[in-house]
Amino acid sequence: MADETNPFGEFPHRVVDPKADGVTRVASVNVNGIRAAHRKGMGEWLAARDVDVLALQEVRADEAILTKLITEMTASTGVDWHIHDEEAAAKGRAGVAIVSRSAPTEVRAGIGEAHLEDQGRWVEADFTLGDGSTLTVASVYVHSGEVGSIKQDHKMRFLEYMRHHLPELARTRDHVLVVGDLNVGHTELDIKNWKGNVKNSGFLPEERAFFDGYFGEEGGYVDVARSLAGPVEGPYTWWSYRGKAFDNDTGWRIDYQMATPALAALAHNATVDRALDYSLRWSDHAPLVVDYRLP
DNA sequence: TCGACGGATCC
DNA sequence: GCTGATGCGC
DNA sequence: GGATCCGTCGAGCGCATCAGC
Repeated sequence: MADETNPFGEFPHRVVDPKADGVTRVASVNVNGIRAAHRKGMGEWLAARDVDVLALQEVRADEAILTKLITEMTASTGVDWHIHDEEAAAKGRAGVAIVSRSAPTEVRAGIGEAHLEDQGRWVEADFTLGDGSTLTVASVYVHSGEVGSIKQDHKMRFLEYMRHHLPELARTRDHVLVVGDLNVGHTELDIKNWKGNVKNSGFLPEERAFFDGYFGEEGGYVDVARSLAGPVEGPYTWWSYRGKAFDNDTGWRIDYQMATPALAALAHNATVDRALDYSLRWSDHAPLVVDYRLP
């Protein structure tokens, strides 16, 4: 039944293929406050999903709280997970993290640019793969933005930063995976109600143009979920809490996994873990989960 | 931000 | 401590 | 006069802070 509206199926409604041997599973999710997400059932999802790398956005809690909740939610794995976050200067706002089974060799939090510091919007971690090559994973939370507000300027500056930082990353390591809530729908396939949002932040022509660049010749990245899903509507990853957006699947595909081409070629099984119904949601975003056959 | 609502427009 | 009101940002 | 488009007004959550008790 889910297949008409969501080619990736639904969680936990859909029977999910067990993870194959030698596969690395990467999940990106905006939790909209990890305390609330934990309270509403995130732990059950995490325990069932068998992820290897978990990229979080909108943690909205300090490192002590994050560590405590992640430790609790992963207790059944019997593994000491590695947790690295960037908190926002403003308490209870934004915040990104990378949670991984294996230890990163290096972690960089934040971005070294004026006006973009201490916002809890960027953390990246390097991993060494089995063949000795390096993989950098970034968990990113782009501003929501608001037309006519200073927040839109900050968003555009952040997108501009990505425009040159993404190619820089790709140039300096073997594989790069940038995931997160990018708060922009790239094409008309990515927003159910795109016509009503062409003048709103999230689907502005100037925002979408940046994504043309990220996924075009200059950027060189692959939109992994779009690549695997093909040219279909959605699959959406965010639905407004207001109205009947979730029930009607009036959503936006604003959460991405962007991979360098060689890495994207190893991706399969992209899934949006859309909750079965409104009451089972533990965030206004759904996790975007992709399996990679890493070397 | 969605969805309901008016009012304008264009075949 | 706890509750509810208010403000802010999605 | 049905379909479409364009303004308007109603709509939910999470967390911080503070007031009151």
